Amino acid sequence: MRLSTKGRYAVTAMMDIALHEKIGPVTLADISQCQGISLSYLEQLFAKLRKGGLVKGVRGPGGGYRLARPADQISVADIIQSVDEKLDMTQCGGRGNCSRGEMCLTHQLWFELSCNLYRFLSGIKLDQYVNRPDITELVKKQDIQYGRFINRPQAIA
Amino acid sequence: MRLSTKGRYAVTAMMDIALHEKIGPVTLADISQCQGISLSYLEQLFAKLRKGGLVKGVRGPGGGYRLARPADQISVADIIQSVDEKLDMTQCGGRGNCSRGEMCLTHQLWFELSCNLYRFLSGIKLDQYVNRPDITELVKKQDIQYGRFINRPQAIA
DNA sequence: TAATTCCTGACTAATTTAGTCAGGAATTCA
DNA sequence: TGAATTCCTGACTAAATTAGTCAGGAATTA
Repeated sequence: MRLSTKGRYAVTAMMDIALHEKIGPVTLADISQCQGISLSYLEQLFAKLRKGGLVKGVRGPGGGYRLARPADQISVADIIQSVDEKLDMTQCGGRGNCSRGEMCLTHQLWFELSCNLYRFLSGIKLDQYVNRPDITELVKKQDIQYGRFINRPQAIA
Repeated sequence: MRLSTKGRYAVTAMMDIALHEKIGPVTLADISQCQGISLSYLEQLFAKLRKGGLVKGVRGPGGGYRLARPADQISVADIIQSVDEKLDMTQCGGRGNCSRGEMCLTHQLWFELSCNLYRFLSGIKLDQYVNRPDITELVKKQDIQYGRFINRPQAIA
């Protein structure tokens, strides 16, 4: 398993979209600017998130990305697996042939760790963080700072 | 955080030493052969494990490596941190300045994940696995297969 | 039709992982 | 003593991954 900025970027971007779900689609350009992630890199990540069925793109002016399903049905594990491939900690992919066909000395250990990690991350859905006051406060501050959604009718309503 | 084969190799090697503690020091050459890890790479890892105070080297014929303290006082977290540097999942090292000095949208999430992971891994001491019948069985099979310790007096006793 | 935004693919730079190689230092044992 | 053994060090290399650039096309809206 690896948790690099790649997975973190993806989760941050998804969180940004989830937090603005009511306003409408969120552009990658906005995410890029507010969260400090390279636009082209975001496009790579979103290609995977789209293939993973987590987001839907809306083209044209006023377009952007939306969640493909409700925020309470998207877990952090879903997101990381979409871009990072796997949360598995064993080197054999759980097959148990890590040491010349046999199980290696630490197979059980990594297997148990993987289960623990997966349980934790798949238990966290986007909506949990979306509903936290500390997070919504943070995003509100960001939106003002970067003048986001000032020309969107939904943002006023 | 990253858990690559680097960390896995280190834990596997430490486990190997712990499992043979009663016989005596274990050479890197033996670990290399039995666990299928490059000798020179092991030497790099053990330089870190030594600096981390987890093992002690014994030079000369009959030498090798021993645990620097009892197996029930060495956790998997200790080992990974020695070679892999950190179990922290935040990109800011817990400082909370991940997004231009401010906390990023997902800071809390990674922070909580780090705590969870650390709690899990520091709870697992080497002796837990050393005392498991499935592991001792595995290592006994390995020892026979590779003809280990056949010329060591302690191995007979 | 022009602007906006997604979307694709090929390319590049930096970092990390995994490993090689050469040689020296301490220790044991014959 | 001296040869074998093993740790120990540092410099170097190859492959993979991450993070990012660039150029351009496709769909949609106004």
